[in-house]
Amino acid sequence: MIEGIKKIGDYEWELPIGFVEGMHVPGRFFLSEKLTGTLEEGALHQLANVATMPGIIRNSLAMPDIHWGYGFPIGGVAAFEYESGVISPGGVGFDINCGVRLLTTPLTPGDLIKKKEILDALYDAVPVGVGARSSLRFSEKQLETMMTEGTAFAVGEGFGNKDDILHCEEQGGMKGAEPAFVSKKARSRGVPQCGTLGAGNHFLEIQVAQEIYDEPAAKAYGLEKGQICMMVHCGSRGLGHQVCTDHLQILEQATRKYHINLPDKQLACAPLTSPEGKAYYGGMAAAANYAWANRQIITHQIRSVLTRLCGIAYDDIRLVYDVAHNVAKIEEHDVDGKRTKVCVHRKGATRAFGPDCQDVPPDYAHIGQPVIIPGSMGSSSYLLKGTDVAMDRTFGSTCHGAGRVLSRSQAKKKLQGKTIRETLGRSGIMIKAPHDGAIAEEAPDAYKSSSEVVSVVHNLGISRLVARLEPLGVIKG
DNA sequence: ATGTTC
Repeated sequence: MIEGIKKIGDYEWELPIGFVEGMHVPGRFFLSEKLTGTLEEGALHQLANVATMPGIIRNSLAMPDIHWGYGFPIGGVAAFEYESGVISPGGVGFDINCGVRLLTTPLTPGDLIKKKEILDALYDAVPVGVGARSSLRFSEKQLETMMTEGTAFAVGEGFGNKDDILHCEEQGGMKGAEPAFVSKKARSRGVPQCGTLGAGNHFLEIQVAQEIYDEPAAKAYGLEKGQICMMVHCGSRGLGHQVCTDHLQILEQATRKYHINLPDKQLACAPLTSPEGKAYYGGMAAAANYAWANRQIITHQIRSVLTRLCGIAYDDIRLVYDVAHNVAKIEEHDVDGKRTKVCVHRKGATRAFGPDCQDVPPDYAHIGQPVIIPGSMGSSSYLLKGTDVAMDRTFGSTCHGAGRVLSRSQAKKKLQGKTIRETLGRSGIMIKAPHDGAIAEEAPDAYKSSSEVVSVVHNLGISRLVARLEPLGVIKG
């Protein structure tokens, strides 16, 4: 293990103040012994660097899927006191509100005789790949409403039903979105891309609920063993990327203007109460809402395909929940026994609010918020529930997925797309992607084991297992 | 992740 780190529990490690100069609080990360081999020293330095930022509360935190990112580590969680703290695009990531949603269907694996036809139809209905454009046409005015309202906009346009809105984090629309802080360039990228999946680890999957660990929770979430489900993993496309790029430039200047000392330029930030900080928050929230609308429109396309090819009713395809993986939010948390207004940055981390917390839908309130953890291509995904332990220890947060162990270029060099397609095919998993290179980059071997990551957060109790989902068909960008 | 080194 890297020098200067203290093990403080079975799954818990500390980076003491002084690990890097200027830390206000210790860093803390969660890992099993088995995962220590995957730990990157660079990611730990990033975790420590975050602890030097003004107004950080309690700890700079990282989940077991920690890896090196832009400024902040991916898998990082950091809460800042509202009046004295900062907001940073590096703590959110380029793909603002990259997230995932889970749908249930009344189908079972036996109903999937036409699996290839279904995958082909989904592939036609949801454009994939870098720069993919939608056949849907949205006006500038519609984009404005989309950024203000998110999921509710999409439902209002006929892309869903009222229940969908209730079953999203933030009801699929963050308050405080300010499209005025989304540049013309960002908008021009966003208009043609709404309704598209994107590339990289983004996917659309046909899955089966293979195992139920928590019957009462699964029942509340409307999930049964053997049920066919659909999972969508995507984000805010070029629009969110551009919002991040634009505001990074502004915040690099603001860092100097407000005399904030940072060990890394990539941590560019501004006080939450400053004009620059507020502008980023407003633009980021607008991009987050675009991502929610995007996942909602894709949901509609999925429903259209399944109703047409499987003879099931539109409203029998239910949205279990939709979570954000990359976002900063103003929330209230108990800090030293006092209810405190904070800005929680979750970058490759999932909100995991426990029972009866604010924003947990009424029908799930007695269980806690659903937490959806997508697997890497061809591997298990998991449904968990949020807990009181998360509220106490991680500002209501848990992991987001597997986490890379091979870079994209390493994966492409080492692994063959065609071989992976054939191997997965033999285990009954059908893949559609624009080219084999896209498959190699996202190969199962390029990622940490998602089951190990999930078992750490389950054993720690910052979320608890509800169900395991296995892929049957995968569409990759 | 990303009009994949604007």
